[in-house]
Amino acid sequence: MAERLEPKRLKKADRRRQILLELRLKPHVRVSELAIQFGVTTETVRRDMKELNDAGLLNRAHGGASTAAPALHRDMDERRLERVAERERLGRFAARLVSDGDTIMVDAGTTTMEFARALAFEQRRITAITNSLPVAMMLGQNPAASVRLSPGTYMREEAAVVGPETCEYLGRYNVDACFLGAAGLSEAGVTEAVEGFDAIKRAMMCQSSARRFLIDSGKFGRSHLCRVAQCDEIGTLITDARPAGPLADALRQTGTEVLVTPTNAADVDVKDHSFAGTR
Amino acid sequence: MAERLEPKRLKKADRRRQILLELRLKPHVRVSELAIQFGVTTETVRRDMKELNDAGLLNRAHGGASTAAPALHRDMDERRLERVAERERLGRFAARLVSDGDTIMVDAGTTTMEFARALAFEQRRITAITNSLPVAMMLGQNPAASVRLSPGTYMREEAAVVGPETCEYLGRYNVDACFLGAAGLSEAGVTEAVEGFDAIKRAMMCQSSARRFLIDSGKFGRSHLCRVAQCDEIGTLITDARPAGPLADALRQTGTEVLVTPTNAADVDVKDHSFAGTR
DNA sequence: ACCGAAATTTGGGATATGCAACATATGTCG
DNA sequence: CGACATATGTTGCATATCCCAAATTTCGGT
Repeated sequence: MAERLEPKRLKKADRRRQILLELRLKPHVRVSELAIQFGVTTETVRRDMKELNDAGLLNRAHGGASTAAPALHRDMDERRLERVAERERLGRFAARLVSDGDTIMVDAGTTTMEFARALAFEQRRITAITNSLPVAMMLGQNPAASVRLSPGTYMREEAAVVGPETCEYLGRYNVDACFLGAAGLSEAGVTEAVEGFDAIKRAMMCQSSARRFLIDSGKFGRSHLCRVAQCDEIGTLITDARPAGPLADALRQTGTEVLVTPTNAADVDVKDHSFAGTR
Repeated sequence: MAERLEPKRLKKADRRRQILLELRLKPHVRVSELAIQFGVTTETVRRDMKELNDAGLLNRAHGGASTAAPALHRDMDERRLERVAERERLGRFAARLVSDGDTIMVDAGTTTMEFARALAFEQRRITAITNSLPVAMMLGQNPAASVRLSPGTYMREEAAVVGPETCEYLGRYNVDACFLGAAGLSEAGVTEAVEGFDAIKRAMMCQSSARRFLIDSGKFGRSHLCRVAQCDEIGTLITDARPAGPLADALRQTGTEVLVTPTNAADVDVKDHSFAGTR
């Protein structure tokens, strides 16, 4: 039982420092190049990168690494790769609901992120208020858009701000519509898993003439800790598949407007054949 | 000659725009991820990337691509690439001035970004308030740090928020120190070029017990439109070279504390192209 | 000098990526 | 309509990279 608390080895630390230094100059370094430069094996560089990656000091990539600077958290990146097609259609479809001159609120999440992307694409003159940093940056790509960010404590996993300050700030604005995501939708209503997000969603709902919930069908029937809204409080549900069962009943009873993204039969998956190709 | 002025195809142009948009949010994208996201083959993404790479709009990497001009500040000072080493030392040096439990304010800019990077590296338990999205994300990588973001209108070029809301918000907090960048420093004082940033810097100064200005020597003698502070209002100047001439006189007269980063010859990298053998 | 832990190298099989040639749409223009 | 150009998908194969585990070296401490 040797208690090695302070490994005084310098070589490893030197390499790591050099890697980070290199990343300041160029946004991307290759494992192979660094291996040659340091005179070590690629395995060693790989191990260094793994440590640096785990420490959050850089972003690992296939064959190399890139700067950790303005990156999203890993969870978010992974989540973005699930149900991409659905969310993309969903976002694009929802973006069509926004007209020139509209004022909107957008909350944080992977789905609303897709919405923001689609919205930034159509260069509309809008005013948007959000608590999500990626959404703000995305919408800010459109020079015609005016984007406001709410204050609050930064939450790494979602790259958004939360807290009472956020809600209080949102309460000072009135907008035409809010576009909200959610973690679950069942006959009991809309629910959210992330602590603190429920309050923000409710705050945004209060200040909006129209309420738009962007929820893909994978969330149907699921419910989480915090309830955001009962079914009769949902204004418009934008989703990718028509609800069924008790959820459909509840929505119909409350007169909730349900918009389903058009499913082009041609667009539906053809991925049944073989996985021989890279896809 | 084919008259290919405007290929009407939207799909390809769409993808390329999306790729570039994506690269503004994160420094690196993967071929495989984009293929999934777009619903196309990796080959297609590869072809897109090749074009964009040939056009100089991104840097191709094995398995993906990275930003051509690193970070989101393409519009900012072009010489930032040359002064990277200085700013890196500057940021690291300034980060040592922060102790566990401190509360600080950090404003937007490339220099303060370096500071944030260095500060995130040392995992101190601090509370930070900033108006810069990249700084917030950077500091947020440290789980022990509590980060607050100020509200305001989003400014794309700086990836920060500005405006009266921002200043009003900052006025509600009192912190131990503020760490500010600047565009110019002369005997007339600290000046800033970006409209609206001067007010934020002043607001941060008002709420801080200690004022730390991070200004590299390249800014000496330069002055811009907005004056942020007179020389007697600068608490501590952190820079990479000892000022001279009238600026030095002014600083001495006002009793400004000047900290110069130690220029350790040992600290300078060994990045010579001195490697001979393979491996 | 010896021992032991950490660091590194080595080797090999599994994947991922790149590339080029060809096949299949899809739209354009005469 | 049909030839043609462009865009994208598919396939096969060469490389590059990854990951794992064992062998080897390095280095600090006694």
